[in-house]
Amino acid sequence: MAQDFSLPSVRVALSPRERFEEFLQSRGKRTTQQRRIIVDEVFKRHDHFDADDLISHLAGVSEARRVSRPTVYRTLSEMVDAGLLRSMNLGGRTVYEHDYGYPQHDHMHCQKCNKLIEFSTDELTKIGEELERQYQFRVTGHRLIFTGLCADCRNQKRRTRKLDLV
Amino acid sequence: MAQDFSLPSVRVALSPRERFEEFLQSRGKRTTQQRRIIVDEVFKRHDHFDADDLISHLAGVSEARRVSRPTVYRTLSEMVDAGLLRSMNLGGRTVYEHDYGYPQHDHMHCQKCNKLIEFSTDELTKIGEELERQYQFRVTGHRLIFTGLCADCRNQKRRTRKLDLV
DNA sequence: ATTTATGCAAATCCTTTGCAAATCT
DNA sequence: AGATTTGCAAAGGATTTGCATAAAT
Repeated sequence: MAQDFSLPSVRVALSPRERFEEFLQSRGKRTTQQRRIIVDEVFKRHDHFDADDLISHLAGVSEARRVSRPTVYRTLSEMVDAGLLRSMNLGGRTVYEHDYGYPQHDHMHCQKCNKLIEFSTDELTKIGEELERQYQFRVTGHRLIFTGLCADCRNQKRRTRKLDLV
Repeated sequence: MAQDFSLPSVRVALSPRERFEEFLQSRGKRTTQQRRIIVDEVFKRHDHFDADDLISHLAGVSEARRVSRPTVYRTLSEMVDAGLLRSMNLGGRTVYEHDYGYPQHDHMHCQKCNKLIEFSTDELTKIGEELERQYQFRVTGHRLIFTGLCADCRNQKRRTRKLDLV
């Protein structure tokens, strides 16, 4: 086979859990049962979730000792600080998604079914650079969400009487 | 003079207050003292504000009869429905800005001083169209915020010891 | 042995609601 | 008059905090 063109290996060298433990150490924080459980569970699937989703999920994880609500909140923040998660605010609640080892992307948010769909574009980088030039604004990140109706919901709508638009 | 090439006159024909009253009527709602006061005060200056900002501002407006907190919240929602205001969520609180008669734009948010700076680009429209094509996602709007440091804060930072970065 | 984390309960923050009294049309 | 609004107080929902106890280094 061809040469190893793997991506910069730093990026995925450590598992999320290892990366988190490294972060914790660097801050003099401790590696606890519950922090371990949370990182592991969060990185088992690539979903968008909020604190409550995670809490009810953990309730179903038998080998997991009871993890309290405050601890979930506290750990989620730490994971954001650690660069493992990104958070965004959707209608009052904070929604999280993987950041570590996951490519930069933006979202479409379906207002009907509440689904979040990811997409990518490099336009945003260009716009950001332009802003740095024009406004001397140091861009550290961005959040872009298109709102509207996803393909599924558009179809459902079409099948429905027009009356409920009001 | 040349022919009347004015923009669609609907757009700025009515003052915010008139536009709001029109909206209220169309919904069988009433034009009350407090709704009048709120529209007027909100459209006196072009600022970004949240419910609390407005409430404390109103407290200083003598000719304004006392307007209660719930009424402010209720009216702000109505103004969003009426297309007079846009709302966005910034760190847990809802921030409002003029929408009616105001050009489409996006924001930079300084994480240090919390300032919101507006900018415009037509790239977003293009991206939106591309999404409709590729994902059959019906775009009804978007929210784009670049986060980072504004020019002012970058300067301050430079003048400060590095220690407070922690 | 120390120090940091956890869980509990209670507190906070922002926003919304129920309802009787006040205000519009 | 008759309906919608208001203000008040209280409720709500998400997230955070104080503190004694449990767990990590």
